[in-house]
Amino acid sequence: MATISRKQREIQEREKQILSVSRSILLTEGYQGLSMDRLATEMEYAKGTLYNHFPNKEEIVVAVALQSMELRRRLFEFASMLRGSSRYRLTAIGCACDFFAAECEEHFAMTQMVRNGAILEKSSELRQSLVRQCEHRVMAIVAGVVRDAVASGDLDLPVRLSPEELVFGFWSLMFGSQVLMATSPAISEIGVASPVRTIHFHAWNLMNAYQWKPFYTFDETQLQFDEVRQRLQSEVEK
Amino acid sequence: MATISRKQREIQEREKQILSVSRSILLTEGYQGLSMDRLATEMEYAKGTLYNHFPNKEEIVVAVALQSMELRRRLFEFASMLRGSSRYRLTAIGCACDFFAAECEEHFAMTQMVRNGAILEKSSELRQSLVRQCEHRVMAIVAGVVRDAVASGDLDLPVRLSPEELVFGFWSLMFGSQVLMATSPAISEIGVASPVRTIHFHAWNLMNAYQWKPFYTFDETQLQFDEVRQRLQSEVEK
Amino acid sequence: MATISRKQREIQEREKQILSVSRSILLTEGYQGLSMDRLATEMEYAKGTLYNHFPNKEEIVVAVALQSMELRRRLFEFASMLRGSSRYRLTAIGCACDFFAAECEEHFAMTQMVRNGAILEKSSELRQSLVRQCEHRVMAIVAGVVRDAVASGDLDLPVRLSPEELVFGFWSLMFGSQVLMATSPAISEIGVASPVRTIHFHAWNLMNAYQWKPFYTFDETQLQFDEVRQRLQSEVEK
Amino acid sequence: MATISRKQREIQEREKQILSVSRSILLTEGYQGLSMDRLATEMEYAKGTLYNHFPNKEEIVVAVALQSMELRRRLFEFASMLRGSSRYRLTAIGCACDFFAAECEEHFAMTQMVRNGAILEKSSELRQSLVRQCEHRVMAIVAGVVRDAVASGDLDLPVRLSPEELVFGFWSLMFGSQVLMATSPAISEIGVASPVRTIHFHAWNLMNAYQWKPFYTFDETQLQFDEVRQRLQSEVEK
DNA sequence: CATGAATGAGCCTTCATTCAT
DNA sequence: TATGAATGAAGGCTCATTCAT
Repeated sequence: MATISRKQREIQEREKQILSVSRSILLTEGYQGLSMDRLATEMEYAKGTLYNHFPNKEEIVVAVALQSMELRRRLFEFASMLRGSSRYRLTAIGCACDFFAAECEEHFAMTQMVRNGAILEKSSELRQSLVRQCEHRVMAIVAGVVRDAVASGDLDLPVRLSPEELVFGFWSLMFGSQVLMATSPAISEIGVASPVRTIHFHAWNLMNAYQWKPFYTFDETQLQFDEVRQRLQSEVEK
Repeated sequence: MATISRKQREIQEREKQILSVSRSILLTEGYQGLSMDRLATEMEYAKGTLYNHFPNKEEIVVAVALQSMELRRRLFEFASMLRGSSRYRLTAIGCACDFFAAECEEHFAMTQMVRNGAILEKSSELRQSLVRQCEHRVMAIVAGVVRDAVASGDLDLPVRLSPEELVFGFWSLMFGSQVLMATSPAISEIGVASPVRTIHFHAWNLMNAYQWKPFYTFDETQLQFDEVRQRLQSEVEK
Repeated sequence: MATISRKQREIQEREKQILSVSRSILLTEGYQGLSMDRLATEMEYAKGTLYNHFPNKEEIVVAVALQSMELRRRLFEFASMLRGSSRYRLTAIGCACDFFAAECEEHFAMTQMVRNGAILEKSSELRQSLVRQCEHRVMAIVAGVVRDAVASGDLDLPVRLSPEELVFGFWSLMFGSQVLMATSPAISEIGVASPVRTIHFHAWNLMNAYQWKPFYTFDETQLQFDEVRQRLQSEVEK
Repeated sequence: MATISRKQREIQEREKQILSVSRSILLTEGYQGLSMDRLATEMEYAKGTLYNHFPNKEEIVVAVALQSMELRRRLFEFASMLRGSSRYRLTAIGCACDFFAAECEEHFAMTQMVRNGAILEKSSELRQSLVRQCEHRVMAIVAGVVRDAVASGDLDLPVRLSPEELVFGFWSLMFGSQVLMATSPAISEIGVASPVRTIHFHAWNLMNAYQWKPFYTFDETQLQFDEVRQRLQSEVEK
């Protein structure tokens, strides 16, 4: 029994190793930069060994991305469960969203990789459904906070705007800014000095537009961000 | 001299041809689908000839993308110069933004291609700076509308929010939603029935949050969208 | 002792199993389709276990082929022992030959596999000699009928034509036609409507050429074929 | 013009080279023994160069086989056009058939390779149809001789036996014996001292069975063989 | 004796780029 | 200047066999 579990542990260990080396290659060189040859060389394992663990390259890439998506989900979950008003909690999630893109840059880059359909489709059905599930859960977490806000009377949703549709707005705003920051190095040249703060400000205004209660000044919100950021840091280090 | 200019015209003609054939391949088969071999075959020119025009594959790709970026700039410029209030004109630009992503899908896909650093970096400095310039100009167009709004008293910008930073918010919102729509097929499953309309609604609310005058109801704004869309259609067909 | 023999029985049982699974793979997917990996998976045994039974892949293939060769030998033996004139018995063997190629198609395909020197040579000396032995026995069976014919005065062998050499002719005729039918789909296009019947007719003429007695008309011979075929069917189902 | 044709000649030269090296590998190591890697190494050309000439490995194999099939067709044609009676000419073709298998052993082995459907199917449609055409023409050549025999009154075909069906018999006999000789090294052990002569004898008897005129003794036929063989030798050396 | 992870040579194929003509 | 054959590194993947447990 002990023997079996040791072996299994070794295997898991090796898979983690594969994913970890793959991640570092993917980050520095992108999808095209990862080749099974190189991975094998860098790991000092035979190519065939890799294929004993993963049926093809895409499976590895998606597995790496899934780890990152899971981290994001954990951060969102953590933020959504902090004590405080619903608005505070959504702000916290926004903070988690930014934290993930800024402090876990590599992880953010990985989650972007599975947005490439060509890659995702070549991975196993199982892995694909895990990706979908993870997205759904994240959406559920955020929509849950909105539902709480409505239930507690903090928020009056406009007619015909579902919680998910509200979330979609904030999601687009945050996500859009993050992609732009990652891919348009011209942004600061263009006159946007502090893009992250700017987006926070827009998000705060959007919450105001929906009259989400309780009202906090933007300065208060900034302090909330600072506080949450620290908590996320320790959560991520767990 | 006449001979030279004829030759030059021929060369330009051929470059256009190369870009046009490249575009159609890139659209149907993506970046990986474009090979110099295939391009040469489809053009009925020799591969070496292509290299007389473009130093490498990426240069071609970026050149194609630039055409698409130029189209977007033209649409934005057109929208920004329509007659109407500053709010109307920003709304029109939002419409152009959506129009470009939805009706000029292929062009939108091309602009996304240069967001891949690996591709952009392999192209010439010249082409890279053209990409940056084009982004700058687009930003300048939109920021110009904001400046008009401020100048005319339609808009009171919050302290420390530059016109460009305001634009960055709307840009993120629109762009984020477009990327999500293109890469997260889960969005409709997740409960967002009409993502485009939803984002318009959020943008409208954001304008309200900044008390951008004159105030229009959302229904009025929708009508404005319909009208602008038709004009864009004819502009694009020019 | 009892323990040992039980073990031995188990081992034999497993070998049969290996051969049976291998055969079904070989038949549907050919030699290239059989991989030790797949075999192990389909058998739910470890690859290493297979190697405890057979030293390499080719050994398995040849072992499977040997089973098929044994079946052919059984059919030939059966046909050679039917009651009737020597000519009737040779005709019966011809029928068995066809029956094997047509009704035991898969087995015929297997016997063809060991005609590939590259495969046979990689198998053990033992197995190779078994293959040769089996061929010898088949030849002996047929030559025996010829010897009977000579002994009984049904046949006057031409000078310098040994019984084996006579057999070689009929063997070539039958075998050649079977290979052609299996590999030259052009045969029917080419104007040979019923190749099997045609070859029977040639074989019948060849017997006539040697004045093998008693003389039967071709129609009689055809009836003999029909009769023998049925007996073979029941023999094979044993 | 001269330049173009020189280049084209060089290309043709190289293709011939590829085929020639491929042939020698195929002969010694079989289909599996030919790898593009090895071919490239042995030719001292880059692998990519091979693919500029042939789209895949199978195309090369089939091209090599086609050369051999063409040679056979030439030999058959030559034999069929010799001066003499129809029976003499069929005998000559039989001689060509044997000559091809015995003296052009390598070519015979190559023609066997395209009997493997798996290989043929992967080659281009063009090449496949060339293979079929070549088979048809060979059949037409032989059937032509039979038709001549019938027309000239040398041969009375049995009812319902078409010229092609007659040919099919001789073809099976010759082909079967050749395959057996090539793949059953046991044949001499089995008691067939001179298989080629034996098959000639059977073929001669089969002609007698059909009362193909003029009648020659087997000794006369043997002399005919000797004579034709020499002519073929010089034909092949052309 | 059974296991199955590791091996690693080998396979066929692609393609951006070069350069002699 | 146009050509296109040659290049050769790289790519993803397979699979018979071994051997430590």
